[in-house]
Amino acid sequence: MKILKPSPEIKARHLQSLEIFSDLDKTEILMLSEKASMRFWDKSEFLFRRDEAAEKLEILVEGTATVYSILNDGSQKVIHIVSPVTTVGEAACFLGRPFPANCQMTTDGATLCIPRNSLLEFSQQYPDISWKLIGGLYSRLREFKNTVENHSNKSAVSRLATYIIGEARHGKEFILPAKKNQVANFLGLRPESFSRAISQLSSDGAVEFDGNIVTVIDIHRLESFLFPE
Amino acid sequence: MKILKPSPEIKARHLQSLEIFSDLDKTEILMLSEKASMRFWDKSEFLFRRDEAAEKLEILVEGTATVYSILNDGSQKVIHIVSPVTTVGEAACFLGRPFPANCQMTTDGATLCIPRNSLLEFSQQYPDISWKLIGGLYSRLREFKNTVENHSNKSAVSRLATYIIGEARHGKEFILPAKKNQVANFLGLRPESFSRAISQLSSDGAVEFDGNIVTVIDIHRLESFLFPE
DNA sequence: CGAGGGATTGATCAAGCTCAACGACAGTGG
DNA sequence: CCACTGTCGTTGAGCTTGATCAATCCCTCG
Repeated sequence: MKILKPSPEIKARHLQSLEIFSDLDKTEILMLSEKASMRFWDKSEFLFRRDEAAEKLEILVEGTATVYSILNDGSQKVIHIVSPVTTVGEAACFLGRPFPANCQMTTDGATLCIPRNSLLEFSQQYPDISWKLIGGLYSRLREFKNTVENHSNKSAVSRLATYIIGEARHGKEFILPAKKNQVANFLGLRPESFSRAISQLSSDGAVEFDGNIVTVIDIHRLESFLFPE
Repeated sequence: MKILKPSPEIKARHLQSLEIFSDLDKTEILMLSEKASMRFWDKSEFLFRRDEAAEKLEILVEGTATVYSILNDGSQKVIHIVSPVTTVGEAACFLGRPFPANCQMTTDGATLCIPRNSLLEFSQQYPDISWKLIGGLYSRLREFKNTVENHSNKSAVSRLATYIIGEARHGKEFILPAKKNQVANFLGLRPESFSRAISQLSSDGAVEFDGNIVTVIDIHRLESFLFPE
């Protein structure tokens, strides 16, 4: 991991695209970005580990990362697949709690890093930041709710279908945000089952898989898989 | 559902026990409780329904309720089993979003009800309330994380074991917060499988089930079920 | 007493897991 | 340039687990 200090403008552009800072105007964003350093990560480095103190806020701006826990049988469970531009572990950072899970890069990438102190200063000056934080937490909560619901959708195919529909919301095509391996884990499936679910969906003409590129061919057919039986 | 206005003192006692209002002193709590009405519910009444506007904050003070979603196949998934004294749907209420799920009483019970306006007024006067809210959301998020992890613990017995260990944290004994039916659903199990898991754990001498009363007999034996195999 | 809901038990079935083998591909080093 | 290696994805075969279906039991309550 290397730390660099590129121009504030570059950093500001990333910060601007974050919902949580959307109430700050340009000069304020620039002030904040003064405090931010940019970090470049190699694949499989840890952004943070479980139980570490959350002394800074990392904002993923390039590459992908996964957030995962280690279960009691030693296996790992992918909780979240992170794509840019997103804050990671922001709640723990604001609250000063230790991180509840691990976060590891799955590709090379880069983050913006803001020290917790600067963050708290800013949120005191701009109380709306904490409302944005609440909003963000709330969406994350709803995501988790969806995950739980999806996991209790027993059929592997329907789990995959709901996932695809969710990801493809903005367009007919998207790129799997991680190795199929990881996506399978995120969906609570073994790689083999995931693979079979894929071939079922694509042999049915609902979607097309080309490597990590997923194309929705027939949305109605895809939706029909949501109803088991 | 009946609305009553008991003495502010009675209401205040309930409000006091909520983490979210723990920064308010007695006179402030009393002011808040002036705004609160007390509602008495019959079994299976709805505290709120999915997509309803969250115009008030309900605080369960007696009885139990479940929060659940309706899945696309028509079945229901229990997201949360609520016991007193707890706020329900507080995030939606603060943010003014519609409720993301249904909440229904599973017994007769009572709630304190605070209009959204009064709540927002108070949180403006006492900004720490929003930090408490964030803290509460954060714990809920961690709960969900645990649920997701638990659901990917494939074995029914280990799922039940982790649940029991979690519930019995404060003492060797606890009461199932709902019908076994509902608890099974919450754990992502069919009632039959749940029942079999129970008999496996109790025939192994790890726990004892007497109706809805669960007693942990041998914590180590119980923990040994966490490791599949 | 009978009715109805919940819980349990038994028998069968199917979906996904496991294990194993194989193919595709990238990176490495001779 | 070509073996060698390791990772990832796919495919096949058999097995295990929980779901399903059905019957029974046990309460509570009218």
